[in-house]
Amino acid sequence: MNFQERKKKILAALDQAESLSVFELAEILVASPATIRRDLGDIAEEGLLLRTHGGAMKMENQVLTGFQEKSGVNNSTKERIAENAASCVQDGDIIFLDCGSTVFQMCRFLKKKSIRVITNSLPILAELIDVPSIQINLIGGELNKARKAIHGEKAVQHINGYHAHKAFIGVDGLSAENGLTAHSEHESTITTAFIRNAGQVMLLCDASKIGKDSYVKFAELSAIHTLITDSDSEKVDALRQQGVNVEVAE
Amino acid sequence: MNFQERKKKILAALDQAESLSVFELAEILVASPATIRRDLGDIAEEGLLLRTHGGAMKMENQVLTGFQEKSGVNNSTKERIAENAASCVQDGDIIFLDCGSTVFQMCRFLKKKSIRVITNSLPILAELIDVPSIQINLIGGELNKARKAIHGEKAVQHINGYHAHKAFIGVDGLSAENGLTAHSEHESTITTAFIRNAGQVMLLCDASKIGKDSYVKFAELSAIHTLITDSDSEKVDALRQQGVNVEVAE
DNA sequence: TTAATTTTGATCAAAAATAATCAATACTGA
DNA sequence: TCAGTATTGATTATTTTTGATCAAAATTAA
Repeated sequence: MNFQERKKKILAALDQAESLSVFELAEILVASPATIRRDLGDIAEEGLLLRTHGGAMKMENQVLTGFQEKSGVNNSTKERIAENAASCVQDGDIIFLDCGSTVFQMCRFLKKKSIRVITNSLPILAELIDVPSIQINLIGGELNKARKAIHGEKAVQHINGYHAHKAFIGVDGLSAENGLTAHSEHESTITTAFIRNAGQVMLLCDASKIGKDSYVKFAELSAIHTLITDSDSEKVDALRQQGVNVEVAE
Repeated sequence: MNFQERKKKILAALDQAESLSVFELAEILVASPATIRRDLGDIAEEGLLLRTHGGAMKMENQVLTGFQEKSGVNNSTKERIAENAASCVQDGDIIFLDCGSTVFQMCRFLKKKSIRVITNSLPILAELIDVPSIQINLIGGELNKARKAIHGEKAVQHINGYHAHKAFIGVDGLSAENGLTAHSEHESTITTAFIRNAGQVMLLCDASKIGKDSYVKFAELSAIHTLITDSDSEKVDALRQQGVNVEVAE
């Protein structure tokens, strides 16, 4: 087996295993540790993996992602919500994925599905680009570097050109009184466009945002088909009484 | 059997087998290893397969390599062309950047400029995302994972919504007889859209592609305002006589 | 901290693959 | 037809790759 073939296999193995030792790789590739070390050195130099003492780690596509770990607050909560949301997705679905850390977490659980994803989020793009069963449609428009997402009028037009079975969105605030609210105008216009063009709208929202309101009020509660959240409370109940279908993860 | 026939069979075999050794190919094509090596060398130079020690691999593994270092052909040549091209860009310009390795090299030389970039190339996006003085407009549409670029009808529509001062494009072939040619239909429609919507069209093209023709003929020589290349030759002269403004880098 | 263990990088020889050279053959165009 | 060119396969010298060995460096345990 030659270097290119090994390189391909090493990267594929790392993509699954997150991190592997030199010896594990040597066994997988049927090559000597010396060869694996040379390979890892070369591949690391290209910046495609992270060399560690004794092995290698998967290199997150740092340029485009960069945001997923910083949101590490209550990550396991977000993960549970995301997993629950992903379970609503079936093979053949066309889905909108909003930018936002909770929606991003869905990627992990979507990788085995055969779907089409329409998104304005670069981290989602980076995460799903190597999944053969997922076709990606990237929303075009102005790049918001801070949020690593596409925004603007052109992006809204782009979304209006499509209809998806389901939209998975996030918000900054959600309450029975004010419906869905966001920090920024830009993001809210995108989310509004998703809502308008999707058959079902799933709102991913951890408990900390429920009952709170943010700056821009952009959609009524009735726009949501299902709220996916992590814990029940009287605030959640207030939403239920307004006719929101609530799914509590775990 | 002649070279063209073998080339076709080699690519077909590789498409199925992912990777093959020189000896396997020699057996399939009933030719000597020496001939196969010569063939593989030529085909690899065209960028249609990846030469490995002992054989060749299907090109798609570029997906993993990130494409910019490619088969490292004449990288310094590309750099010189790119630097020359970048020197045509002024602060305040709005420019289209095509996907393709030579155009990609321009990024290095653009980082100090205050410009707006409209592109369908993800490597360019990744390279420029952290440059504060550059605003990026990403073209939306279907993601071509292999080329790490956006293609399709939606992308063309997106481009049609803008006008840029300059477009920097690449081709797979360029000749006085057949004008601009490309390997794939998808890419050529995007490039055509860039040409249509730009004030000036700069074609970045190293000498190896001049005088050669590829599969899809998509634009006349007259579409180009300036050809930026690395060395002069009688083939370049033939283009000059057709009225192409030629800039030779270095 | 020091001692024990692991990992690494360098070096080297064997094996494999390649590029270069050359003669034989096939093709080309006058 | 025939000279000139291009292509092919064989041979050989060179280069690349590989696995093994071992001292140095890094990590872990005490």
